[in-house]
Amino acid sequence: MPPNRKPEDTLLKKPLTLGLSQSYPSSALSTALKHVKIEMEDTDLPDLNSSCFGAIRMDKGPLDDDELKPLGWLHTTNVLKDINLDDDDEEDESYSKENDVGSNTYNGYGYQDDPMDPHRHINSKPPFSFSCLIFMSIEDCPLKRLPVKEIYRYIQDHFPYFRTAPTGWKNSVRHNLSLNKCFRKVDKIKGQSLGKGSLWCVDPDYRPNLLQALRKTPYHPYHHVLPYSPYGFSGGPLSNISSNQNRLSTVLSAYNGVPIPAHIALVERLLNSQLTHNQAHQNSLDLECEVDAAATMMMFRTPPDRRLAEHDRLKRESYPGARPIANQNLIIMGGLAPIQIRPEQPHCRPTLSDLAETALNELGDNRISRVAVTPENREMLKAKCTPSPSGMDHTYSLSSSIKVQADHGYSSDPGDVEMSDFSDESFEDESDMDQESRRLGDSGVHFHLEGGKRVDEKEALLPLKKRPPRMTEEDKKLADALLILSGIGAEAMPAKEAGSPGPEESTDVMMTEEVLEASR
DNA sequence: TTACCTTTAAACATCA
DNA sequence: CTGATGTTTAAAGGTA
Repeated sequence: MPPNRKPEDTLLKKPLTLGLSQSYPSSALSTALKHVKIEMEDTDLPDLNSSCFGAIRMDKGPLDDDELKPLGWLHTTNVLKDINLDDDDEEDESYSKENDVGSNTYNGYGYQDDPMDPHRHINSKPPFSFSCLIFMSIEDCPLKRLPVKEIYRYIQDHFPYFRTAPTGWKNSVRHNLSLNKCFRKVDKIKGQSLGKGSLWCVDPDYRPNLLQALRKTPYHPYHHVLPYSPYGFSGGPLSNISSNQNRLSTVLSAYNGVPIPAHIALVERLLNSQLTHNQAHQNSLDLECEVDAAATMMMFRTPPDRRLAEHDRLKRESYPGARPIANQNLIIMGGLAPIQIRPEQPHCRPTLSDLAETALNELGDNRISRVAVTPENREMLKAKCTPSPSGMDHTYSLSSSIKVQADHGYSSDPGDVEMSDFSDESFEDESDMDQESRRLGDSGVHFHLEGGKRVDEKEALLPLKKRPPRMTEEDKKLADALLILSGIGAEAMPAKEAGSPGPEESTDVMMTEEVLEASR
C-alpha cells in the first residue's frame, strides 16, 4: 500500500479530481474546462454514413420487468399511470408485430439489421469500460450500493459475454473498484452482517465523470461531436442553466451516449433520480417537461414513424391539459437518432431538427430557444442533406451557419405547428427552403428554457462564432463549486428568486433513500 | 513521441 | 484450510 493512502482513506472524502484515472489525478476545474473547451471547438458534423458504432450484446431483453419500473415517481404521482412500464417479453413480441416498419422489421429492440441491435455481435465484448459497467450496476440498484458479487452478477446478466469469458474480468472489476477513485467502499453498519466484503458505491464527487464516460462511449453516431453535454444529467459545470435544458440535454445525451435499448431503463433511472430531486423545487411547467422527458424515453421503444403520434397520445393521457408544443423538440430530437443511424434508410438524411439538436448540443447554453433556417444556412443544409459520394468529406460547421433567435417560454400559438413540420427530410429546391424558413420563422424549433437568461435579440442573431464565449468567470467559479458539491445534488441550482431552495447537501444516494423511505 | 487511460495478469493479504 | 474479497504492482496496448 502506498504511503499516501491509508486504509481509512477509502472511507474518507477523496481529493477532488476529475476523470476516471486510477493513477493520474488532475485539477477538477481545469479538466472540466478542458472538456467544455473541446466541446465548444469541436463543431463539425460527422459523416453519418461513416459513423462508428456497434452493438452490445444482450440475450436478455431490455424490457424486463425490473428494468421497466424506474419511473416509480411517475406512478406515484399518477402522471404516467397509463404508460405500461411492465411489459414482458410476450408484450414485446406483440408490440413488434404491430410495429413492423417495412421490410426492416422493428423487433422491439431495434431493427433487425441495425448495428445497434443487441442481438448482433453475440460474442463481442461490450463497448463499456469496467468503470462504466460497475457504474451501471451500482446505479441500477435502488440503494446505489452493491457488493462485488452483485456487481459481477449484474454484468453477467446484462452482458452475457462475461458469462463465458475467462475469469480474469472479475479480477479487473475488483482492481477497478480498488483503484478507481470513482468507487468507494461503504461503511458497514454496526451489527449488520453482510458476509464477506463490503458494499461499493459511486463517489458522488465522481459521478459526473462516470456519466460523462458513459456518454463518451464511442458506439453512437455522434460520439465525437454530440456525445454529451457537460451541462446535462447531474448538472455539470454550468448547471445554473435551466432545468428544462438540462432535461433536454439529459434525454439527448443519455440517448446518444448509451446504446439502446439495453440501458434505457438505466437512463430512465438516472433521469428519474434527477426528476425526483427536482420535483420539490420545480413548478408545474417543469413537471410537464419531465413528463415529456419520461414519455420521450418511452418513445425510444416505439418505431420512429410512430413516435410522434404515440408520444402525443401518451402526453395527453398522462398529463391533462398538456400543451402539445412543449414536447415537440424533445420527441423529435429523441426520435431522431434511430433514423440518423440508419444510413440505408432514405430518411436518414439529417433533418432540420437534426441540425437543431446539433446546435443545442453545440451551444450548450440556455440562450438558444429557437433555431432558424436562414439564407446562409441554405447551402449547408442542402449539402448536408445530400450525402457526399466519398462519404468521408461530409462535415460542416453549424456554428457559422445556424442562427438563433431568442424565444423564451411557450409559443403563444402552439396549435399552428404540426409535428410533421420537423420531420421534413430534405429540400429539393429553393422554394422548399424558403417555405421551410418561413415556417421555422413562425414557429421554429423551440427550446423552452424556463429560467434561462434573456438573450438580446441582436446578440442572439449573430452568427454563433461571433458571439461571446459562454464560459464566464462566474461560470468557472460555479463550475468549481458544483464539482465540489458534486453529483446529482448539484443539478440545476440557478440563482432563483428569494425563498427558492438552495444547493442541496444531499447526494443522489441520499435522495434515493429518502424517496424510498417516503414511498414505504 | 508522450502522457494518459484501460485492461490484464499476478502476487499477496485479509476475512468469513 | 478454502474461497472470496481487496490491494498493489507491472506490463501491454490503445488513444488523444
